[in-house]
Amino acid sequence: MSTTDKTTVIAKATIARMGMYLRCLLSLQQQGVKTLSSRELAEMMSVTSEQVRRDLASFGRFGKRGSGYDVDRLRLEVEAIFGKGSRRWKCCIVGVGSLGTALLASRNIHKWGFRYVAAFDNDPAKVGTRIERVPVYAIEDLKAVVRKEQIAIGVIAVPGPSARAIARSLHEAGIRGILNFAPQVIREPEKTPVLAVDLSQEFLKLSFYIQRAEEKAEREEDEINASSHVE
Amino acid sequence: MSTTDKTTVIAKATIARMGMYLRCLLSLQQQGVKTLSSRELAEMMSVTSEQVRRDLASFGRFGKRGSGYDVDRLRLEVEAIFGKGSRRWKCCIVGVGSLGTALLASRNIHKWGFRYVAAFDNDPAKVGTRIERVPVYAIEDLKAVVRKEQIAIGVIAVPGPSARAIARSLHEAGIRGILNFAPQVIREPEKTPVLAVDLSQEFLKLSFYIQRAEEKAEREEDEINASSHVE
DNA sequence: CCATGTGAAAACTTTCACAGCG
DNA sequence: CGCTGTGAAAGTTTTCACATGG
Repeated sequence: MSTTDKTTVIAKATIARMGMYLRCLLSLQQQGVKTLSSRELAEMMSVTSEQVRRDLASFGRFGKRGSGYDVDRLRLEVEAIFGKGSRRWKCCIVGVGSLGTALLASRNIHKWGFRYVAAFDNDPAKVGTRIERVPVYAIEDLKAVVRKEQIAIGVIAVPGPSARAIARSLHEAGIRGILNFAPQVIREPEKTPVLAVDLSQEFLKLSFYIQRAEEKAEREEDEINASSHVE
Repeated sequence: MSTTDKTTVIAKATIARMGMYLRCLLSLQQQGVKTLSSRELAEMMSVTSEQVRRDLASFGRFGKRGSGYDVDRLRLEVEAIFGKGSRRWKCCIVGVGSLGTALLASRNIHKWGFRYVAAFDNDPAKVGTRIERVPVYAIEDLKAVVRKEQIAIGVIAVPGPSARAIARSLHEAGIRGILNFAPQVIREPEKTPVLAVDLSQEFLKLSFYIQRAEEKAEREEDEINASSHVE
């Protein structure tokens, strides 16, 4: 039987929004906001209030009819969805070029319990030093360190084609999930999640949307010019 | 009436994949591959061949029945979808912290015609210098420079709450699209596309998928243990 | 014969609309 | 009375299955 709810079918897009709700909730909490409605949260994020309610309802009933959601409680609930209580996530970064260093320097993920405990690089000048207080090891030591430190998340920030070999090493060392910044598709062999973030792809997408928006604007202008009388 | 094709309804997910097809095609071209089938391309990207065919077919008929797609031609066709011929995209970056610098240093977007022509920062020590050959201006000069240089794309890489003011300035200066790396929702006022890339959100998402994958694995193990005979 | 391109079905996601509770 | 939570409808994306053409 097990605890499998049939209702628990969580959309991919829902997960992405849940993270954003969490970000908003933190900011609201800091502003001292105590309670909020789905409509208010929706407005902050430019989505619809139904969407907010559905997203939240897919994890439980966190709201009160008539008054909305309690900010403090909702924050805890949403945090639990991502962090299962107050679990900490040990991370390592592979490739300490400019992107890798920027990721190490970013303090944004600290508050969700993510923590870098190791970095890896091929450059002998970097190995043995610390970057942002995180020790840099040689790539050869990757498997040993990941296993010994029980690292959960591997962040791949190497330039390109070496990404797959790195991913394989991480898998062999028992990594639980991978964040891949290399422009390379990585197939997940077992059931270990791999999330790809390709910055250059975002530029491509944007250029497409710019063109489409401008074409649309042009078309609309043409239509106004063509028919000077409204239907 | 106008030239609006009813068939031209391009899915958001299709755009994301088109960029990845382009990346694959470039790599195949460099390897000297001359022709490929939808199945081969699909395998490279871990998607289905139907999906590849639908995606490509939504922009035109690029394939030959029986033999597949010509790599050289397909690359040009897909490039045209993103770049409309050989158009160049002038970009600027706002915020030259570690992430901003990493973005300036990345050579990955060069081949698609994106080029940084200006950077902006508040730090007086940086203003007037060049980072990766790109001149750094004061934020006060943002509007003037964007307008004068006719910059198309603004990349926001400032820490947090200042992102909205930057976005407004970029809009006022006539920017055509924005890539937002700040953890802040930016509402697009007119029809100017804004794409958000929040690195810390990716960590959150990954932690959710890790938990779900591990719960699922556990459940499956339990089921095997519980019923030693298959149904 | 092989692989594309595409109707039609299935699966998934969002929006509508409202019952029901505080 | 206001706002949540949720069936049902509408809309979107993926998959199936196959006619069609090189």
